[in-house]
Amino acid sequence: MSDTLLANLNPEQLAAVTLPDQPALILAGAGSGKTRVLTTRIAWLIQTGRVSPQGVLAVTFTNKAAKEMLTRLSAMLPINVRGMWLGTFHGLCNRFLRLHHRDAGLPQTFQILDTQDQQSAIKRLMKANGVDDEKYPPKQVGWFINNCKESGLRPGDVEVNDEFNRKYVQLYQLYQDQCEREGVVDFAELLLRTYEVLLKNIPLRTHYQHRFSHILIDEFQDTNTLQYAWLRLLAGQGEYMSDIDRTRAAESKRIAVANIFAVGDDDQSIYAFRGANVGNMDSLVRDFQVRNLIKLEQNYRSHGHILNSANALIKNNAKRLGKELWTDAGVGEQVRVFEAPSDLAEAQFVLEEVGGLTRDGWPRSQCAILYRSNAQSRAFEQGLMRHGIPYRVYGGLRFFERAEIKHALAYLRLMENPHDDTAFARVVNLPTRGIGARSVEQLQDMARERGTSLYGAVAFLAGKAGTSIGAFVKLIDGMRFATQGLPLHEIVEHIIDASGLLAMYRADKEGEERIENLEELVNAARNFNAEEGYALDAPATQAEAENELPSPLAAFLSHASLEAGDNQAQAGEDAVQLMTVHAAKGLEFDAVFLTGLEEGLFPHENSLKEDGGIEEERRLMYVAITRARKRLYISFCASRMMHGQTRYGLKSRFFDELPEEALRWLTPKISGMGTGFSAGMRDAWQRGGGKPFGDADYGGGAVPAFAKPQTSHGWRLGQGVRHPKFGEGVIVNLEGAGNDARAQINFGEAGMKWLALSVARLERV
DNA sequence: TCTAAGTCAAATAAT
DNA sequence: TTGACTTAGA
Repeated sequence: MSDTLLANLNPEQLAAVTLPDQPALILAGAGSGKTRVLTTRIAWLIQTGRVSPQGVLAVTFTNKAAKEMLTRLSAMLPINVRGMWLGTFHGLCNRFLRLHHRDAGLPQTFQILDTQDQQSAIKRLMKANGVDDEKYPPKQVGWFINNCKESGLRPGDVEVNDEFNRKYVQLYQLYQDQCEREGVVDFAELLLRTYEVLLKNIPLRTHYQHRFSHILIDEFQDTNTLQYAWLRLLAGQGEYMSDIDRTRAAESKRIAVANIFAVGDDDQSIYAFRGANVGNMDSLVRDFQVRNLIKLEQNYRSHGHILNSANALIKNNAKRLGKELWTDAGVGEQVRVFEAPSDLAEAQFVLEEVGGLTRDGWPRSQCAILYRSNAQSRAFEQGLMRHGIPYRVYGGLRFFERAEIKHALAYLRLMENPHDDTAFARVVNLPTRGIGARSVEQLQDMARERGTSLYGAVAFLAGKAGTSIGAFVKLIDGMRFATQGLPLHEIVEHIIDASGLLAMYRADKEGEERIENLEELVNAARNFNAEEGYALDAPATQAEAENELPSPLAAFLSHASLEAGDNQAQAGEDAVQLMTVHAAKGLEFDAVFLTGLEEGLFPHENSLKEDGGIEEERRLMYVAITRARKRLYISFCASRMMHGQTRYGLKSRFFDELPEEALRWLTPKISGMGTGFSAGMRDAWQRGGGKPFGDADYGGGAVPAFAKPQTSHGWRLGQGVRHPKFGEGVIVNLEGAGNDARAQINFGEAGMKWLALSVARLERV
């Protein structure tokens, strides 16, 4: 049995899977079989009796990854994997807090705020306390709070050095009080609260430390400070112990030191912007004295030219653990590089190539169009739509984030916990029942005065506002009474109707889709297995033994918060895949179109200001390149519609970092940082007279028309120039006339400059 | 209280 | 350009 499990692993993979019980870090390059190693490791540990399923803690970042591992595991092992502690950080913490809610000081029915909910809670709080939201933007406040929590800091722990800071900390405190009062937790709180319980509650901590003898983590490079501290604590390496204590404790077996098995790739760390700390990889090696550092460098995905491009690019990053992918698949095709005169022309090019690939028998689902920012998808979507090519866009609104779904969920949340003010405020006047901003304000004042929730404050309201809001409370209470004891999907069905949501969308001529989504919510409730994730083969703690499980409705609501669901599923059809590079991480396609490779877009201009920003952009580019199996296209545009304006860009600096022999230019290659627009093309472009999109000839002739006012000084937008000091650039803006005329020029790496045309020694190129 | 017109800003994102 | 949010007027 063990033979089949380990068959077809390469030597490094085999070494990783069968490592003895010691801390290990696996540096797994893109396409090197990372998930396979992780799941096979778990299966092998269990199969060889080194650990029981109960003793394994396996953590991932996304639900998708967790599901994938569960699926693979159940195929490898003849056991029920449901009860295993395998899941996302947040999912596992949710499970922990439900089981130990008393130790955590939470109501058993605590609700989870997603990002939207958190924002509205902050806004509500700021309004109630009369805080200027211009000076303290709610987004910034939320960002501050999450950052604090992710660094393990409570309001009292934050260092205050100025007035501004003081206000933020004060808001953090108010927000935290509000959450406590309402019995809600945000995402970061799930982790921090779990961490604190484990830190303070020694019996509980000891129990879990003994229980989890093997801890495995996927995408370790994406862990943040708190997540790492959490892992360290569970692994029995908490910072609360001195080295001596730890050794002594381990020797006396009072504290178990778990075998940590982390899999990651520093070159694919692309989430620093949301708190991920690649430095955790070094810390892990140090803190756990990792002697087993295994590199998985054989790539089973991409052909040679593609892989060489990725390797050459990432070599430009200074801080790396060092790793070079190789393949025995042969060099394959060169990377195709294409310059388009405009974003629409770029879309047209991609469309025609996809058409060609499809005719040659490539499945559409194996063609991916990748871009740096979501806004870029529009041009492609319009083109695909026009040509009737099926496509699927990832990102954007997901099922449980849709307004109508959030409304229905708010009613459901009020069933579980009427003191959830976020939910209350969301639907108190939805559908409209004559309770406007004024009345809600009054209610909020009252709630603050009496120190109760909005729901609790209703009893104190007098006058007209009192009666209409009183009716709302009666409605909520009535719905709770009516749904008592009903199966989950019937509860959902009932509240959708009784709340008036259904009637509201029926009356709306564009409400049809929303009604369908609400019906889908009923289906989701019907198919929801409430025990999932809580079913334990053998209860290991007292709480587990008491089987104190949340109600199906509470479980369903957590599920809705923790797993926002898929987005628009035009599933079933063979469709072209569109997504950002971030969203593409972990996926692979036969053909990849990597688009919008322009300075300012990729690398993104905002990244230039950030510490290590360029290196992160480069890793992002590395991730993008390594998504491709057989064919890779990289394209850029001379002009692009952005924010309603035409902008002129330069090709990305990353082109200079790719090996020439791996590239095949489909349009004439240009040297330096010029736009590469040939004179003839530029003139054609200048003449305008563009045809409507769809007839565009991307080869260089007609391109969409742009407004090109004739200027007295003879310079024009998009003109390529050379400056003695700054090198080559492109005019992106013109101002003034005569001697005062100035031009804004994008010199690429030398930056964006405003130059007086009468003074600057500019040459046309 | 509700609706329509006006203003402003704009990256990446899982849980 | 699009979307989120504000404000003026019915």
